[in-house]
Formats: sequence, C-alpha cells, structure tokens
Amino acid sequence: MKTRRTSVTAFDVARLAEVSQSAVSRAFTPGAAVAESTRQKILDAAKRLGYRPNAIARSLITNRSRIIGVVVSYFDNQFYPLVLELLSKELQLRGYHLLLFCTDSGDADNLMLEILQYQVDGIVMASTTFSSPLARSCSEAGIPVVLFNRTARNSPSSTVASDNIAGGRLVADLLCARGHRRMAFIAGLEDTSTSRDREQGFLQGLAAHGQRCYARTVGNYHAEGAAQAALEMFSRGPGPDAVFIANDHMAIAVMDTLRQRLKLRIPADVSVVGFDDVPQAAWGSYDLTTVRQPAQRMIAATVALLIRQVGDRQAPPESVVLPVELVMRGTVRAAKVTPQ
Amino acid sequence: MKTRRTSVTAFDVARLAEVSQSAVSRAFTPGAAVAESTRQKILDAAKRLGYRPNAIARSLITNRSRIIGVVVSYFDNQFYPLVLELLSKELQLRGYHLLLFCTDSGDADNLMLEILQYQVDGIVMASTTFSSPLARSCSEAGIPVVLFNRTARNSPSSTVASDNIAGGRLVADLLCARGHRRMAFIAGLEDTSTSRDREQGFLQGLAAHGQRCYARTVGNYHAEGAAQAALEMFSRGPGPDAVFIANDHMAIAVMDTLRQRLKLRIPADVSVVGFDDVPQAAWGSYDLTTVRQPAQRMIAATVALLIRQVGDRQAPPESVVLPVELVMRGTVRAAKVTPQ
DNA sequence: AGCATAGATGCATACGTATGCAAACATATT
DNA sequence: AATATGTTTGCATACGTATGCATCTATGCT
Repeated sequence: MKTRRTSVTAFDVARLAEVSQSAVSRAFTPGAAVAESTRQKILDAAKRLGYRPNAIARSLITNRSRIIGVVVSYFDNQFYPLVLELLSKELQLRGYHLLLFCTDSGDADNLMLEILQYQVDGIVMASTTFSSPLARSCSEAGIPVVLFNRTARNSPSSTVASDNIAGGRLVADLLCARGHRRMAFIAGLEDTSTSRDREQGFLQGLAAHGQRCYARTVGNYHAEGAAQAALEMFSRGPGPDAVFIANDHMAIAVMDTLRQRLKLRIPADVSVVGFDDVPQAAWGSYDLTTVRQPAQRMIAATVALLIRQVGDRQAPPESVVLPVELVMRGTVRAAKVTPQ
Repeated sequence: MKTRRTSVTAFDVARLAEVSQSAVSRAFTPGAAVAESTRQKILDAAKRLGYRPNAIARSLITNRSRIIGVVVSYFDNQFYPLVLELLSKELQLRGYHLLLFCTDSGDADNLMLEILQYQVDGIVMASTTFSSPLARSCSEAGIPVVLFNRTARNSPSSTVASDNIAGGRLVADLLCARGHRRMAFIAGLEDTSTSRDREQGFLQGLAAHGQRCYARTVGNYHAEGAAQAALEMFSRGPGPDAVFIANDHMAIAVMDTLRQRLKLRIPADVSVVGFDDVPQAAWGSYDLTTVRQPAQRMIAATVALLIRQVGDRQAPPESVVLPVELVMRGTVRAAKVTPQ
C-alpha cells in the first residue's frame, strides 16, 4: 500500500473529458491548436477533478522552469526587503516565481550550485557577487544573471543599478549650496561599487565647488560599524559640519549616535544625508534627507532584462543605470551661514 | 539546430565513468547501495564534467520537490523580513528551498493554486490565511501547512505562534507595577489572532490588578493607521498615561506621533510598550520597551514541524506556542507615582 | 463533384532521474 | 567444494507533461 500522493493527472482529465492526454496538455497551453469546444469540455473536467498541470513535469520537458533564483544578503538594510517584495510581485505578474536564497556571503559559490540544480531560468544577485568562473559558467549555460545594485566591468552578467555617481554629486551640490565647509563621508564596504561610486560622485561634486572632503571613515554597511565610524570621525579635532553616509541604514545609526552620544543637534550642528530612501528615512524621528533609488524602476528593468534573455539566450549582457532623485527632508540645514 | 540547453546528464557521467546511469544516480543518493570505489570514480567523473543532478527530474520521480512555499504579506513590518531570513537559512540547512510569494492579501487562494502547481512539499503562511476549503484540500493532498504567527481552532493546518496572551499579561503587570492608572490599547487588525490574543492577555492582566482598559483604538497594523489611532485616542479628554500597542511597527509610528504631533514626552508623560522586538525597537531614537517573540525558535519549530509532516503524511496537525519575554528598555517610566 | 488547405486530434516518444528486480559477484559458513 | 548470505550492478520502467508527425475532419475553391 505505497501511499503515492494521489494527484490527479492529465490522463484523468482526458478520460473524463473523453479526449487524449495531448488534448488536455494543449488546453492548458496558450496558443495551442485546440477547438474551443473541446477546450471548454476539458477545462470543465479539469475543474471538476481539481486538476492543475504539474509545473515540475512541465519544466522537465520544456526546459523552462519559470523560476528565478534570487540571492540576497544584508536583510538588515530595509532596502532589500523592499526590493524583494517588488521583485516577487513583478515576477508573479509575468508568470515567474522566486526561489529565495539568503547568505551571509562567503558560500555564495556553493549556493549557486544549489540554485543551478533547480534549473532556474535566471538569477538575480542582490548585494552579492560570486566568483567570475561561476559567472562564466552561468553565461555558458545560457542562464542570464543580473547583478542588482552593482556595477561591474567586463562581466558576463548584466547589471542594474542607479546612478550612484550622480547621486553623490547631488549631495555635494546640496551641501555646498547650504554653505557647508567641512563635509565628510562615511563609506560602506570598500569593495562595493555602490559605496565607491557614491563617494566618487561626492568627491567630484565637492571639487566642482572648489572643496575637498574634510574627513572619511568606514562603516562597512553595518549599523554598529557606522556608529563607530561616526564616533571616530568626531573624536579628533573639530568635527565636520555635514556628513554624507553611503546608505540610509547606516545614516540612521549615525544620527542616533550624533544625537545621543555626541549631543549634537541635526541639522543645527551638523547636516546629515543618506542614500536609498528606505521607508525608515521618512519616519518622524529621522526625517532624513537622502537620495532616492528608483526601486520600482530598477526591479522592472531587472525583470525585463531577465525575461528578454530567457527568451533569447546569447542575447548579450546589458548594464542599466537609472537616474536618482534628491529627497529633501529635515536633516540638512536651510540657512546659508556666512563662512567665518 | 534546435539549441537545447546542452546540460550534462547522468548518462554522460555514466559513460565517462564506465558505469550505468543507475550507478550515477545511486552515487548521488545518500544511503544507496554503491561500492565506495565506484562512488569515487563517479564523483570524479561528475566533477570533471561539472555535473549536478537535475532537481526537477528528481522531484518528478520521487514526488518530493524539497521546496517549501512561503507566503508573506506585510513586509513593512520588519518582523517579517527577519522571519524570512531565518526561515531561508533554516530550510537551507535542512536541504530545502524556499519559493517565495508576496501578496497584499485577497488573492491568497489563487496564489495557493499556483504554489501547488510546483508540487511544494509544504507551505508556510506568514501573516496570511486562506479559505478553509483550500486548507482542507491541502491537508487532503497531504501537503503540510503551517500558519506562522497565527492560532486557529479546528484548522487542519498546524500553527506556530508565541504566547501572545501571556505577553499581553506581562505588559499589564509591568504597567500596573509602575503605577499607571489610565492604560490604553491600540489594536492591530481586528480579525487576527495576534491582536486579539495580545489584547485579551492585556485585559486579563489589568483585571488581575483591579484595573480596566482606559481607551482603545485600532491601527490595523499599519503605520498610518496607528498614527491616526494615537491622535484619536488622545483627542478626547485626558489622554492615557500608558499605551500598549499590538506590535512594534505600529508602536514606532505611535511614538513619533506622540512626540511630534502631541508634544508628549516618553516616558515622562506617557509610557509606551510594543510587541515583537523588531530590530528598530532597539534603535536609539526609540529604545522601545517591548515583548520579544522568539523568532529563531518559532522558525525552528516551523521547519521541524514541516519536515516531520513531510516524512509522515497523515501526521496530525500541531499547534506550537512558544514563550515570550519582556524586553525592558526606555519607554516605560521607572518611578511609581503616587496616585492622586 | 473533386481537390486543396487548414484545423483538430491522437499516437508515440522524450525530458532526466529513481528504483524494483534479477543477475553477477564477493565473502563467510559448513 | 558447495552452499548460503550479503553486496554491487545493470536493465527496464515510471514519473507527468509537451510536441512532432500522421491521420482525420471540415471548409472553401474551381
């Protein structure tokens, strides 16, 4: 009495509808050759039996799983939950599904092999990268990969990111316009393109106004690291009068540190600017001025890219860069103070 | 020139290792009958060819996909990203994978049908429910379902939740001990067991101290709703001197509203207590006293339950309730004020 | 009416793996 | 040496669907 899961198959439906299994298959395949009358007969029978095509079996033969593997680390940063939600919905809309993998980095390569076992149609790497041999093997296997929120030269993978450099420049422009003189930067992880690009744009912007970066520390994209970086930055000599932080997640930790440990007022004593525009940036206690990444558009681009490349393997990888936008809130001082 | 994805199959490995396809299959099946020597020979060949078993094909024949479907709504509340991350890692550890579905509720039933097409081995519903006919059909199909962070009587599904009633009581005890006299409650969604249980425990606790609930409004588990509920609560007559809010996500919105719109000091003018202990509750600007749900243990229980039921269909559904813990921070006043 | 054409349908096979069964082999026992 | 026992191995088949091909039907055209 081997208790096989007694699932209803296309054959059962075929028997009830008095057609062949092929007909059932075609009734569930959009655009297949079936007379409308038999199609209805089949759908009725299917409904009566509670039949739905087995996606696994379908995948096996079509070689398309309609599954996209998504790798995420860094869930603390609310930007990624947000991204994940949008991604899930966008994929859903297009008839795809999302196989989620979380990692604290490191084992990314092993993870990838697990993903590949599931014959995913594509992969999104959010805030993660993998070794280039692996990237190449994906590209050879014809599995499109999108690096989300990363840029990379000479990569066989596509990338989708916002214009981090322009964002950094916007911040520099803003702070200079408000008369700041001692502007500092708190970096994320040194080896990420996001942190590097934002910094680079910031420095370029400062230079364009004849200014230089007054101080720089590193927060490694973690709250504790950021708090530490802020303390360090203000511990020697006169502190900066404005701080640009590589993302909101860290900026919020920095604000708490400035206010509570260092007893500074924001923006009276020091202006603060973040990056991302995560939901918390808008919370009353922070009201953080920041640079908004167009999450929805980034996701739309990611999915569009994937789907195109699923349809046409050997489509070349692409790099999409989307414009950012300054979100003015309350953490940058309004009045231009006359320089001493 | 039909460009089939030229993936390497067990037959290719078999040819190279000079064995049969069966042997290859067995080499990758833990506990199967293969001589250690041939196993090594096969693994070597597999490595040379970059072979990994096709999980899809495997699922088709074993009737086990090693995929767990997870439905989440309400991503704003950081508790759920956290849960998702833990869940993903725990499943990963046990050799399972996570197919993610996000929903703004409503279409949950349709979603479920999509999930079932993928022959998932089990389903986790986090902050969501589906119709009972559907629940029954899952249970009949032998697909275990765990309702996460929900309780339900007479359900064919298992549930995992924390002891919300006890949590509510703890809060009542705390507030009474601190000499509060006008204690209020802001509910989440009326039809959720979490909000109801937390309220019920709170009321019981108050009663045990000879107190009653001074005011009650509803925030529907949304930030805006909570802000509104707080305004409403303080708009008529003397406001409460302590507010218990059904979760941290709302509590944070309430704190911002109390401080900024109503110019109240916390906890000098009013004490605030939340529920969940999301990461943000510990942030400097909030430092929210709250009731901690044991997320890690809840996840461990969920996965254990699922795996047990996957192994033994017709195992009866279970309801797990895990103890909560009060996390004392800075939003409840310390001194007991003499009653007027 | 005769023929061509398009549409509808069924048959048979393939996808890549797991597994029952029988055969082959190795080892221990008498 | 002969038998019994246990271990390895390969063969063949099954999982549930999609699809090329051939067959059959209906329709339109001359």
